[in-house]
Amino acid sequence: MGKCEQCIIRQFNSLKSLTKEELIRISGCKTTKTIKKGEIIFEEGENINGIFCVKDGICKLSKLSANGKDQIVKLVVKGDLLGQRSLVGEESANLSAVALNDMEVCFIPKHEIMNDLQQNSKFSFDVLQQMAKDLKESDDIIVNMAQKSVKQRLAETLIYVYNHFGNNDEGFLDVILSREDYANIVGTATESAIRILSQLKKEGLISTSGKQIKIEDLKGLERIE
Amino acid sequence: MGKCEQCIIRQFNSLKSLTKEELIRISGCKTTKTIKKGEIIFEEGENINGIFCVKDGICKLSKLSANGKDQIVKLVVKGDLLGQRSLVGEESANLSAVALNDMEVCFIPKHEIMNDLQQNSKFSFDVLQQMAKDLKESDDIIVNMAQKSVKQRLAETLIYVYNHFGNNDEGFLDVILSREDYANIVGTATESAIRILSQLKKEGLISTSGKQIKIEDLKGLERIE
DNA sequence: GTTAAAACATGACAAATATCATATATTGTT
DNA sequence: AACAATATATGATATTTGTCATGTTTTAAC
Repeated sequence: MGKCEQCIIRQFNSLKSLTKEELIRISGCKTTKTIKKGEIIFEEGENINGIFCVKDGICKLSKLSANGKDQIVKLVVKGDLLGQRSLVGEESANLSAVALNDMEVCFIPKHEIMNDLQQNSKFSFDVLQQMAKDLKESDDIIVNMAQKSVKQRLAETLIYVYNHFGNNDEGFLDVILSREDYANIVGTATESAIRILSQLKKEGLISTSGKQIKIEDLKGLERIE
Repeated sequence: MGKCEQCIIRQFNSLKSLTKEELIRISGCKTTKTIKKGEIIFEEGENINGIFCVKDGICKLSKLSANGKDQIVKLVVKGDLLGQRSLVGEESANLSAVALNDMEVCFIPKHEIMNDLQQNSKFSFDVLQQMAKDLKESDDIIVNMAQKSVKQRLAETLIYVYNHFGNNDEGFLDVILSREDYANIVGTATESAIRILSQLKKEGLISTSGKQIKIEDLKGLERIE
């Protein structure tokens, strides 16, 4: 099993602020898991009792609403931590995490990391900065949800996916989300998301092949009002 | 001018985790401001260079969207801190803060509090916990925005105001928001907010007198679907 | 390769919400 | 008290989005 102090992933998240001794201790107690596409990492309400460090793959953080629809709040990628909020708030998960493709994650139990969080102020401040960033993003999403049309939000989601995950060899977005996932990010009905994607196709802004989507005119997508 | 180490307000926020020495130092450099209803405390994009401790009054945190509408993201009340996120993220304000009634706030300059944040891990962890709470609330708002009707959201906002600020002598909500403010919290057109309030009145769930609103049937409001 | 299940697509219609117009009420100012 | 400015109220209508029905394509399992 890999060692945290040699793991390159930690450079991308707050774990980089841990001391070598802390990393070695954590390395000794972490467990590495392989998670298949579609599998649940944790569900809302669950006590996760630790944090996950995403070594590879992507997952969605979502919450089930009263009407039975899932709302995706955030996409978590390689290098991100998962579960910090619940850890800090000392409460059960507010969101569910489901793998969007095959993943590899390391799980660090709460009792091993909690002390570091309370005593290593560099680490704690780093987690704080990440959380501040997440909070800003969430606040911005609130504004978008409230003030932009479904079409605008969907276009922005495509741009977001393009900017964060890029293209594969054939020019298609490298992360494959179902139409339902897009609908659940944007906060609309699946049929509406499909309809708008068809519309964007007709307008020549994107093209598709099965579930795959290719951005044909980024500027055009950005211009949608 | 009051002294932080004797100020009762700090018991309600993260400042309670500062040491006596830190408090005395901060007390010496803070400035106390009186802000009238409707006045701007800071605007999005502004460098606030410190945090505000709200001693009295209430303000709204909002963001202007492209279509010219303000979206209210959070109400900040007596005892809360203001500006932590920008401080931690070391960036300009993402939201504007406008007083909803007369306020009294203390301003603590960045350079005086930043060291404490980076070195006093108890304080830093306390701020982290507050930010985790804010993040959870923002995520929950995203889900509500995406999945609930305007009527539900408005009803929930009324319940929120009732639970957090209570009633005055005559049984009206103690915080007076304009119909436009309600619309900007819920993320709808002002006319729609007004229309729904009228509807709630007809249904006997609330009553009004000018801008004042009285909750007549809390259970009924909670039951709206 | 066949086949069943799941996902995608689209039309028709219904419901929710926004916009525009206009009237009334409230509030603050002189 | 009179006035202007602002906020509230409501009707008529347009637009957006959701829902239901149904057909097609894609995917995954055998």
